Amino acid sequence: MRKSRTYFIIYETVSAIPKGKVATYGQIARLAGLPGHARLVGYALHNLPDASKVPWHRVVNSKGRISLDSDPLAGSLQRALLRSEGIALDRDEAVVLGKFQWRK
DNA sequence: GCAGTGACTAGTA
DNA sequence: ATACTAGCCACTG
Repeated sequence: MRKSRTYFIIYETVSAIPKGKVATYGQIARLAGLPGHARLVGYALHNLPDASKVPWHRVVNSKGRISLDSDPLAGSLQRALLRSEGIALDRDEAVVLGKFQWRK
């Protein structure tokens, strides 16, 4: 069922994000050993099956938001999940990266 | 094997 | 502050 090794690596990295923290796509790509492949991270998560236990909601873009124009449902879901983990969102519904961004 | 696509990013206007 | 552009390269058809 592994479609590709790259996806697997990305999933592993996303799963490593501590609870209550978030990371950017570029950061995930870098930690996964794929520097500069931020888009691949997004692509991998787009293909992520619902059954997966990967905390995709902890992954946000550089603005602290997800672009999810093609799936606004997931956007609202993400907000609920982040809130349930104690992550604060500003009035623009963006994650406060300065405070919750994961730091290795 | 080639062409289109993209949950991105950083730069420019 | 927002809007648009180019660069990036693995994945899909």
